[in-house]
Amino acid sequence: MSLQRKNKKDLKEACVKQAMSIVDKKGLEHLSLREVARKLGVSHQAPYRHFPSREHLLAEMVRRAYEDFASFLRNREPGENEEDDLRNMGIAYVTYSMKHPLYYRLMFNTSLPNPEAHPEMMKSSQFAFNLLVQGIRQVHAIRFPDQVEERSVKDALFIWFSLHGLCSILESEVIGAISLDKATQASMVDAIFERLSWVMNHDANLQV
Amino acid sequence: MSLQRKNKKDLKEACVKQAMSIVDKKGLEHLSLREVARKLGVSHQAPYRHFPSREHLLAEMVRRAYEDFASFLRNREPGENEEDDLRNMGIAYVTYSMKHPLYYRLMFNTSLPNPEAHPEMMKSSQFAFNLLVQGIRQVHAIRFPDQVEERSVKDALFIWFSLHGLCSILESEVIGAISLDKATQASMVDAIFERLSWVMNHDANLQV
DNA sequence: ATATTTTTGTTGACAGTGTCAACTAGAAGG
DNA sequence: CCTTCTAGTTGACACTGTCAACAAAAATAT
Repeated sequence: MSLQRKNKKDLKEACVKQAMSIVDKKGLEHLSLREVARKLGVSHQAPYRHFPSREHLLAEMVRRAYEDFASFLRNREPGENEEDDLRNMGIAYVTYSMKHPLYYRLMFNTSLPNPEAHPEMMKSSQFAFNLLVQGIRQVHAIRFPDQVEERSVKDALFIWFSLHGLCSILESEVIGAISLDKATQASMVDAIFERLSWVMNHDANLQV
Repeated sequence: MSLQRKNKKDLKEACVKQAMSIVDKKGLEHLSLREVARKLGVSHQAPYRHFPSREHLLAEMVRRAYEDFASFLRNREPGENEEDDLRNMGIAYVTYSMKHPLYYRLMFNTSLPNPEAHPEMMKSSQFAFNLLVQGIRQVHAIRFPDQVEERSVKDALFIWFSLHGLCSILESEVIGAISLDKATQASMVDAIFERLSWVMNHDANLQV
């Protein structure tokens, strides 16, 4: 009780922040509620008034990550035209994963809290995906108006998978294990975007 | 000592197998050396004779996963031509991730043992990547012989990222959160491969 | 064959963890 | 003022990884 919080929500908020900082420094699996409590100068059971379990704290962190990510995508720099705008969204995606690797891992790492047990957790994920679909629809509406319905969601999934694969592997240790020369390493991201534009500009009605 | 192992390597082998089974049932983060020992009917310190720490057991599991994965790719069904063969490798990639999600997670999940501390761990990863580059080189050699050098590694990275993104997200909980209709869900993998073939058949010398 | 060393496993301890239960100080509301 | 509720406390339990000291058995040397 020594450090009485200003209001009811303060400890909860402080827990999340402290947990973020710990995960950032020592990794997800080394997050412990007791350390959070210790660092905040409260007893080891205090956080349990605000989070029924460690999983619930995790779920709250994931929820915030999705919210933050979706809002980052939405507030991207707008492009001069539809195609440019879509590219900016892609760049925003990769930028986010590099600027906030912790949040990115929180969203897409497996072995996180079960979404069914934490329904709020994934709230913003669908919103973010719809942003992408919408951007793609607007691009196709110009050049391939007859293919918009058929392609947009599929292209969205493809672009999402490619960008996620890029971000996921860039952050993992695997990329260091396959020895790439510096030039390839430097031009890697550009090469991905170039190929994504090939796909976007491909006429699905043509034989390949 | 009650259950004396047949030879020196038996306990080590049994540990790895038991650990695999536990991770399979309860997830990576719930793997404990003590449970492995308990299930094998030995004392809680017995595994420490074969693995200096929990991380070392993990690293050994990862090592085997890479080995198994690389050998699965190498032993894929050969295709009738180069392009077909490359596609088969892609299918083998996705097939593996769905048939052995545990191994796949072991390879590509972040927050695994540090490769620098476990040099043997990633031994087979480069081999697997080279298989992909090689397959791509042979396809390009036919249709775009002048672009082989420029493109093959970049295309390999692109295809790898796309397939990894696909597998990674299919196994995660995220795909359930964005509500896709059944038709899209069913044709998703085909759509990815279709787009990858667009990229492979794209003439990089053309303006887009 | 006997003695010595090395390998392999055991027991016990320590600090750390999540979480249950019982308790208490303070605030809120009647 | 008395009750009730809330937020935080202390204490316990069963886990965990890992260190240290020990014992048995196997391999090796004499």
